[in-house]
Formats: sequence, structure tokens, C-alpha cells
Amino acid sequence: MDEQPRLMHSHGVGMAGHPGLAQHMQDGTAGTDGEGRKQDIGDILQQIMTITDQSLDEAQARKHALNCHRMKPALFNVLCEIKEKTVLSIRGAQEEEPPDPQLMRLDNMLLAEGVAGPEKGGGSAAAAAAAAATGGIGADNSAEHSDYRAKLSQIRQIYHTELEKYEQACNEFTTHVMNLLREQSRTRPISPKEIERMVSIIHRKFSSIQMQLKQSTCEAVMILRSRFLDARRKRRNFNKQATEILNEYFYSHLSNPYPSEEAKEELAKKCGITVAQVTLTLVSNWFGNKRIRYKKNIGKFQEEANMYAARTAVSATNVSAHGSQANSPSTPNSAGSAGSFNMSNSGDLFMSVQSLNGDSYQGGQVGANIQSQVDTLRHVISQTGGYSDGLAASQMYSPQGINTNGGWQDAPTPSSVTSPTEGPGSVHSDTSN
DNA sequence: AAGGATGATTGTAT
DNA sequence: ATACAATCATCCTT
Repeated sequence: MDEQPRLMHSHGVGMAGHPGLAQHMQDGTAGTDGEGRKQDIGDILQQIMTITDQSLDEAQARKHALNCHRMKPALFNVLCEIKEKTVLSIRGAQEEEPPDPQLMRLDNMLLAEGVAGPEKGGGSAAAAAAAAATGGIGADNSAEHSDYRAKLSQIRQIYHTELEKYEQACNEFTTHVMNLLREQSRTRPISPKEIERMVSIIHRKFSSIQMQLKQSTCEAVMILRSRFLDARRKRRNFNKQATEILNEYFYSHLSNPYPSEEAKEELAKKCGITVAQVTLTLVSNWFGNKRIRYKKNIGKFQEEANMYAARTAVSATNVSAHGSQANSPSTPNSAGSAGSFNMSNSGDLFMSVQSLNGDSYQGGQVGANIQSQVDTLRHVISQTGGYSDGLAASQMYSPQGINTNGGWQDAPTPSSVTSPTEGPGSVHSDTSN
């Protein structure tokens, strides 16, 4: 207590010059002399300055005493004013943190892998999707990838547990800090905004920790993936039935073998693939490969084409008993463009096939269906008319879809018909086959 | 084991 | 973004 005056001197001088303090001091020390006031202030300051040296209990007691001190409101006001003058207003604080792209990426990936996001359902769906990517079509793939799924769900579980832990810790810490600040706000000025800011700082810190968790989870998933699934070249062939379904579609839409998304889904469903994303890829792959390989070597596929064409055509003609149509050598142009085919002619045929196929494509793609009948007819014609001659047969098809350079894309324009005499030379190899 | 068949991937063009 | 073309990697038949 001997050094009190010195302390008083060093700190008190400035304070004494403070108008606010002077004012409050007057309030608080009504009737006492200047020495008493100085004594008071020095005492308070001394206590504050040394409070950190105290043991916890002592400090607590001292704190309480200070809180109850009669000079406390005055000191508090002074602090408020000082702060108002000196504190850098928290303007820079409200940088609404833009969503971290890195974090977004991680989130998206975790979501995609089925680690984050909806519970079991979504997770297993993603797992199944991944599994189906390697698994065969319409074949059992569950056994092979149960291990993968188990590991994935393990990761998922760890991730969620950890996340929960972090969240809990974050909340705990936040409330702790908030309580602390609130309590402190009794002795020193703390605006709610500052508390808010502190909270957001805490959250940011914790979310950066979370990001690490997400990152390592992603890594784990990637490793798992690469170990199990990235042997995706370990392909499984489509089973026979699936291939037939796809072929059926392909050859009955030969003029435009580009199934729409809906058609692909339908096909996938028929083939026994149910997983949405992968499904379309598989079907797309199949059609991509098929188109390119068919075009590359029509001859090689001639037999197959005829088979499928005959199959659908025969069933169609059987029902509708319009044999004349199949026999009539309709000019290629009549059906060449998808837009200009004869509706009245193929309409009933379409109907009959529709009923025959048994609701397979009830969807409203009437045009496509009719077109398919036209394709089918074409094959029948080619079969009955010029089958023996490979070249002739290929001429039957090619005007429809394939021009030597472009492929199917501009197929519907019949004007692009060119005799493919030197195009796929392998047509001849077909006959030899 | 060889070689063809076939699903998947990659690079390119539109 | 989609299709094509080339290519890879595996499956399957011989």
C-alpha cells in the first residue's frame, strides 16, 4: 500500500483530468475532501491492477468487493467514455464472410458421396450408385460391394460423430464465452455487438476445424473409392436380357438411335438398373458404343439388325395383319424424315405394336414410336427384298440414318442420301460372314 | 493364351 | 453439354 501514491500518480493524473470522472467523483464523494477521493480511486485502481496476482478465490472476492464499491458506477462510466473515444469502432467486422468455395466443394462432395446429407436412405443410395457403377446390369452386385458400403457407412458414422462433437464443443464454448462476456460487461463496457462478433470469431475458428474434418473425410472416401470402385474398369457385361432390350430399342430406332432421358430411364428400368445417375450413364455408354460400332461396321451388325427388326416387325404385322404394308416397297424418302412420314399409314401399325409390346413405352412419344415402326418396316423390306445382297441391304438402311461423314446427327434429312458403296466396305464382309 | 467383344474413359469437335 | 472417335481394360469364347 506504500506505493499507492505512485500508482495514483501515474494513472490517476490522466483520470483526474477526465471531465466525466471528475463529475462522477463529485457525485460519489459528496461532502468528502479531495484526499478521500484520491484515496478511493487509488485504492480501486490498485486493486484492479493487482487482481491478476491474486489467487482465484481472492480474486473472486476482490471482484465482488469491487463490484459493490460505491465508486464502481463512476469508473464504469469513465471506461465507457474512454472506450467510446479510443476503441476502433467495429466497422470492419461485418465482412459477411462469403461462403468459402473450398468448404462448399467439400460439402458438395460429401453430399455426393452420401457421407453428409440425408440419413441412411440417401447414403445407401449413393453407395448403391457407386456399387452399380462397377456391378453388372441386372446382376447381383451387393455381395461384392457390401464391404465398400460398410466402410463407407463407417466413415459416415465417424464423420457425424465428430461433427456432432465439434458442434457441441462449439456451442459449449460459445455459451461459455458469452456468459463470461456478459458477466464482464458488468464491470467493463461490452456492447452486444462485440459479443456477437466474438461469437462469430469462435464459429469461424470452429468451422475451420470442421473443414479439416471434412477434408480428411473426403480423403478417406477418395481412398476408399479408389480402392474399391476405381477398379471401375473392372466392368461387368450387361446380361443377355438387358442387351436384348437395348438392342431392341436401338434397331427399332435405327434412324435416330438417341434415346431421350426418359427413354433411357425407361430402358434402364427394363434392364433392371434402378440407380438414377449411373443408370443414364450406363445406357448412354451403351448407345454411344453401339452407335459408333454399328456405324463403323454396319455389315457386321447386319444379321443382328435383321434379327431385331424382324422380331418387332413380325409381331407387329401378325397382330395388325397388314402384310401389304410390309411388302409394299415404300420409297426410302417416304419415311426418311421424321417429320414427314405418313401418319395415316403407320398410325394403326403403331397402335398395334403398342398393344403388343405391352405398355412398354406408353409415354407420349408418338412420333418416335411411329418412326420406330418405319424403321422396322425398313428392315422387313430389306430382309424380304434384298437380303441376299449386302450392298442392297445397306442401301436400305443408310439413307435413313447414316451418312458417311456425319453419322446420325443430321439423319432426318433424306437429301443426304449417298450410296455407301465405298463407305463401310465391310458390308461385303457381312455376306461372307 | 489369343483374340474378339464390350463397357468405360479420354480427348476433341460442335 | 453432347456426340463421336480412339483407346483402354476387362470379359468371354475359342
